[in-house]
Amino acid sequence: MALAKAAGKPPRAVAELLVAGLEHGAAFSTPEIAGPGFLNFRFSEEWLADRLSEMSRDERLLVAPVGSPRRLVIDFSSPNVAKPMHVGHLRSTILGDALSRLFRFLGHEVITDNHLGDWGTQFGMLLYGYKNMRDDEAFRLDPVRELARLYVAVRQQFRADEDDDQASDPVQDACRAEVAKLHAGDPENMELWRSFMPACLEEIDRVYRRLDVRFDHVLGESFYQPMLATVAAGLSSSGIAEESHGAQVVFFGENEPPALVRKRDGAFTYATSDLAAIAWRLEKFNPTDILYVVDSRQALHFKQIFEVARRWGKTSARLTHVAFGSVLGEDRKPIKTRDGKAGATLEQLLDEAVRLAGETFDSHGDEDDASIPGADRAAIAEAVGIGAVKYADLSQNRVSDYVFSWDKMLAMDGNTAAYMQYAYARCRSILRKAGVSTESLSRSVPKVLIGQPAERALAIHLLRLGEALHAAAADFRPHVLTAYLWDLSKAYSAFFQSCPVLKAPDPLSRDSRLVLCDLVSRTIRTVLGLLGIRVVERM
RNA sequence: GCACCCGUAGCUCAACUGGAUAGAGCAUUGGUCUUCGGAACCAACGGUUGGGGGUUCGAAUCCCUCCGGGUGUACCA
Repeated sequence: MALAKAAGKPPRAVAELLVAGLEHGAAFSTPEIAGPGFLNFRFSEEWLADRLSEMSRDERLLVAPVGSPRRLVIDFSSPNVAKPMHVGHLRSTILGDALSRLFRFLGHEVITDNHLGDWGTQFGMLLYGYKNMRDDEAFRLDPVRELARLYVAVRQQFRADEDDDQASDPVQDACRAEVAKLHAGDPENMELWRSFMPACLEEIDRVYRRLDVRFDHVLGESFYQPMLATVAAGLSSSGIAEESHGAQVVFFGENEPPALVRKRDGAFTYATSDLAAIAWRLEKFNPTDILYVVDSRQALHFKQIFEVARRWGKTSARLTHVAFGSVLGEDRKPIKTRDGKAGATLEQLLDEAVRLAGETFDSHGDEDDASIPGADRAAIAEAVGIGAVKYADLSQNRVSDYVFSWDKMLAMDGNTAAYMQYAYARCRSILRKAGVSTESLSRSVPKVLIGQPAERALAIHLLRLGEALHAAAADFRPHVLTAYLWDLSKAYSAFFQSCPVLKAPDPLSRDSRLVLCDLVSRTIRTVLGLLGIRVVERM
């Protein structure tokens, strides 16, 4: 129909010409013209069967690595390490990790970098709190906990109305002064900063291990700090930045607010350190792309620094802000953690998810097999609980706000991780009982037969894996993958319902259906794996 | 004020970026049921895609304009 526009002919007439001129082999029957000019092809059973045999032998499930790999730096998670991680860090971490896995699988080169907030105002609060309110014994026993307490305690001493930016706040001023001293290289504050860091890093690492998230680099703001003066000087000497009201700023269009490179008090801003990071990454990695998996409230910031980078001549990589919506509470209001009363840390949240998954397992789980030891039960609860948290987030279009809901997240019905994991476990159970494995099947793949409609629907869906992966990667949208999984598992359920495998009418269709089960299980495991979610053999 | 994002079934969300009769899950109602794993399956109900104009073979999608929500907006990061 797009052709019709160019050719200036009615779509159906173009379709008829196409059909008449089309040579087709054994892959599909003569296409039918439908509706305003659609062409409907019908794959032949033989062709589908051949593709599935091929897929069965292929470790990559017929998804070829891309011909021209890109090199992507993916900047995600980036928590402020001065306080424990909370739900707000979840989306960036989970989305960024899933995108990293996806691009790697497609054959791209991926460099993950966690741009920690380890040099900002919040450290001023820790320094101030440590100097004025610390509990030495508590700090010795559990430095992370004590630092977290200090953060909240300092925060509570700030004036209530932060909208009133005219009035100066003595505590806030003191915190700023501590940061300024740190940035100026004050020995005492530098030493304290160094002593805080190991505990802060250990704290976030524990969460990353549990989430199964890894970074190639962890280069926080402090890493770029020595480069900032040079960056700022360069921007001024090239005329990109100018002085205004005592600060160094970059101006944009009439209606656009300026970007601050250097504040009136001489301190640099995060725009400066982000620019330093761009320059450094271009030089160090020479990437084709830099992705910033950061929530949409930063949209203006990224628009500005991307524009500055362009003027600055840093144009060798495509810079993309992969934005996502805020995490909202069940009251549909943003979850606030600044006041410290938000309570749940990310770790407590994960504990709760795992606990609830364990409860469900105990009441619904594989009871005819009481031989599953406690350690395995714990591992299952962990995989299902963490998977539920990740999947709930990833299955939603990233641009919309995300309503955090225990009920939705841990529901074991519908489009959830547990449902996929369950479909996987069912496949595996059948294969186990049949005494076959992926290895034995792919050594000599039994002939695949596509007789039943449910088999046909399942076959077609399996063969669309590559399409789903590329669609998800093209727009950085993992929810395309969850949608694919959901459709696949529904097709599998229909197949499972109408096509007995172990009790198949004859050995040939039994073997064929075992191949389908194996392919479904491998596809689910692969795609869940790309989302950072584990499968379990039983649940 | 200005800028960006969003508005789709009662609720939470999709719709392959302009294609066929706008689809799923919850919820509700009815059914399947001696489980190759019931954490299952099948079906029904539910819509003027916020309103109104426009562009064309064709619009949830693109343009204009209202209405309603969210976010950001010079010294936090």
